[in-house]
Amino acid sequence: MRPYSTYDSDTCSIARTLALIGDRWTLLVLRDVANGVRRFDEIAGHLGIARNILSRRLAGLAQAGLIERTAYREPGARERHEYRLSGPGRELVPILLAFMQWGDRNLAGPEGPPALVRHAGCGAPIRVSLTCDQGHELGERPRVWLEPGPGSRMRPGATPEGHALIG
Amino acid sequence: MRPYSTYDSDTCSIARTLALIGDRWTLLVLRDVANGVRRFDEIAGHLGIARNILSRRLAGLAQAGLIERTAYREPGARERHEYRLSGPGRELVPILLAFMQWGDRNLAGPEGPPALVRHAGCGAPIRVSLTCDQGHELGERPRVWLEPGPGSRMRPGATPEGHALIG
DNA sequence: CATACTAAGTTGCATATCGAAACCTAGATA
DNA sequence: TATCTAGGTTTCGATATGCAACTTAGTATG
Repeated sequence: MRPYSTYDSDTCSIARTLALIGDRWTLLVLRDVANGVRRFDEIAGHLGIARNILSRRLAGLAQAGLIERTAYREPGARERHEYRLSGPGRELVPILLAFMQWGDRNLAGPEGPPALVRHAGCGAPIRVSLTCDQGHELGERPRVWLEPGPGSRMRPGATPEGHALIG
Repeated sequence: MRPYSTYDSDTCSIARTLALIGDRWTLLVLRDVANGVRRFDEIAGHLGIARNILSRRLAGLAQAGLIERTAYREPGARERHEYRLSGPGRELVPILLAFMQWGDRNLAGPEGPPALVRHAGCGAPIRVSLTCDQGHELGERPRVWLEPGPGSRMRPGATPEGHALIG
């Protein structure tokens, strides 16, 4: 099998997703929106993000269809806007939780993790795990095998020969 | 329960992890290293990253203990270096796969995903899933509940009162 | 009615980070 | 002695980010 480096780096789903949400703030904005911090000033105050940057990020996320900007009006107040996760946006939750789980395990102090996630249905703690279609559960340091998929593309200018690919 | 925004944003495990690997390149560097692209020039060529930035990222990742820089020498060649994931680094694989899965589902073209991941043991495709301790499997758009953990911290200057927290 | 207040941005400018390309270094080879 | 190559480092211009002031439109206040 050809080495991974012969495949185009930008075609990768990781690269594509990072192009959308892979800057210093976007994932934190999504975290806040997911946690019910929905209004502009509230997000800005909580994150400490510059307002112009937040403005750009929210616009970008809305355009990408990850959040929805909706108007609402409380009685006796003027119309305001709030941001909520869209369907595809809610599918990002596993990414957020994967980050959280790694941080809990590797960066938390002796007091323990700063937050706990529970299943909204039953209240039990949640874990991110990798499972294969045969039902095997892979541990915390999984050994996986990567192979080119139908949408793979060669890197322009890559030499066509190569040796083994790992996992 | 207090709203999420009354808790310190930087204490969060997501924020802490992002501070380590949350820039435009680091996750791609880790992806390449995980996939056997181990040498400086090879990574630089594959990613199209500026060499000075790659140099900084590799140094940072090594200092953080996520990758290991080891010298090796092929017979009749001079000593060289290569980078490999460390133990904690391998624990980042679920993050990479969560990104990949989201991109496969939301950004792939009609041809299909650019790559497939398989269990190194049995060869079956792998999925990232959320499961709770009672054995429930949460779907693609999970509903979860967040609550403060033992390591939580109030945001300096946050008002002590607040209403409901979502999930 | 005039004034002030607030949420939700926008604008202008200073600073920090990034990228491209040239340069550097040390060991192997000719 | 000169050359090649992997693995960087330096320099400098281009981008991105942060900060603070300004804008806008409804709402409340005197």
